[in-house]
Amino acid sequence: MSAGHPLDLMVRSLCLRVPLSTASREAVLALPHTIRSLDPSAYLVREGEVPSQCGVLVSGFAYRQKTTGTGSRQIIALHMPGDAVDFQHLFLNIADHSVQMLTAGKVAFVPRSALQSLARSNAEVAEAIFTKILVESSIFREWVLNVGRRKARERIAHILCELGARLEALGLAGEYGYELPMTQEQLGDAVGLTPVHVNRTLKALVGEGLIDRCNRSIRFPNWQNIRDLAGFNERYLHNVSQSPS
Amino acid sequence: MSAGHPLDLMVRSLCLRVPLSTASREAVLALPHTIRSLDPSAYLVREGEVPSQCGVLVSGFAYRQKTTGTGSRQIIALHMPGDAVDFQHLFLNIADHSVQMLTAGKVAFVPRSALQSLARSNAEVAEAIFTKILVESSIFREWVLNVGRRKARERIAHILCELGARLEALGLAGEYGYELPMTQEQLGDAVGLTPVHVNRTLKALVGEGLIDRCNRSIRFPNWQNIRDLAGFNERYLHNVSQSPS
DNA sequence: CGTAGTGTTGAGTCAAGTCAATGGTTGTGG
DNA sequence: CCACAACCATTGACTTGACTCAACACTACG
Repeated sequence: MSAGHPLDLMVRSLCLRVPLSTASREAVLALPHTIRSLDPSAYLVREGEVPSQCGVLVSGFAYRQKTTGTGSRQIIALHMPGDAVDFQHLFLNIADHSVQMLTAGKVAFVPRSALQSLARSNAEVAEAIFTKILVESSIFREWVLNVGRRKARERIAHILCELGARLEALGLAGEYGYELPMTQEQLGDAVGLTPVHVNRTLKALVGEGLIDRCNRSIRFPNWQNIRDLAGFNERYLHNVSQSPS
Repeated sequence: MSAGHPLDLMVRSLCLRVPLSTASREAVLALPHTIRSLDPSAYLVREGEVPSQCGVLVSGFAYRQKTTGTGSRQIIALHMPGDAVDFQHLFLNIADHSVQMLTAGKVAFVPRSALQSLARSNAEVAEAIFTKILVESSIFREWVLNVGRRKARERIAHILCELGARLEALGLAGEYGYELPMTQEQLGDAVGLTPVHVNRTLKALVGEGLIDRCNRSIRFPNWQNIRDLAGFNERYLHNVSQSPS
């Protein structure tokens, strides 16, 4: 968290897959924005509203969610520092889901119109943004598979692997161990299970030696084993440099 | 199906949400392409391959799918005439999932590089394409919710509503009745249920008078009722003109 | 007329949900 | 420093929705 430019992490995340020229990088950094510190569960986007601002996570985590008519919640995606949380609504005039903070953190709000005109005028930046959007879509697809076709053990193992791989790519995890930034209830909402069943399943995974857990800290004694159980193949993350084996 | 230009439907689908100038429309129609007739289950995109062509559905239906390591299949999305099936890989260099024909149909294959350069050079077309991509992402999100948090009855009701609304928007359904282009097994793979359970659930929905069914033809005696059961809110489809009530 | 792909139905099982109580931890205020 | 509240994690007993296995029926097609 060295005190660089608040949009530094976003630039780095955009450059991950599409190299940006110096001019393009500066154009991104020059985007107007206001920084705010937010508490857990603060809204970044609210379903039904006009998305006039795009929040960029400077620090902390956020999640996307939708609810059914009967009130059950599904977490659709998790976001990490550097992620622009509202690329998904860049050209949509009404928000079809909500985004909230998972942890406390800082968010840079960029006017959507500024992002739109940058995307229209700078094809390189546009491509970087759209590549990021496509990768997010790929992650959505994997979540459909996870929630639709895997059993509880594999499902939870899979999301733990995904988080590990993504945090590791950001340099926020070491040795495939990390601090899980969510409660078991939220984990359940992310994988379509009840919190009670999440608890039991986690315990089972610990019992089988597939994960080490202490409060919310997660470690994988053997990365290959948990990966195999989950059927985890990081291709869908489209990281340029795949994680070390 | 009047014998117009094969990409006509795609242009119409792009114009649905972003109005295109005559020049832009012509630029799209001028895209190089080759037409092929495909049988059911023919591959349009194969996971792991480099997506060098982007198939545009001229007629017939297609679906996206992924499979778990243990072989169960999840259908991630359904596509209809006019849909470009591979916008999702426009800037990704390796396919993370497969796309296959659901029914027989004709597909126009456009070189991905031609699409990319059109998107880079024509901001209007780019915006139309990216809007379409964002709408597809929105549908992915709704599928995560559907599969993650709804019970069998609501889940199936929801996908039937979605298909009805989308077909209706294309003019392919009348009076909220339509011909379901898939087997019960495929329906199960789309909603994360076994074919047996799909069968029973469909029967139950018929028994309660929520749907009329004859082979694969579906009708809703009362649109509001099935909608309520499913918790269907078409906002996520981002159609400019919402379906009639 | 046989075969292959669907659709339908029944019986039994099991994974996950529900309900409910108990512990643990953290933070706050008296 | 203790008491209390809020939130989260954990555990048990019981229920149920969905799956599995297996058989049979229907239809289309060569």
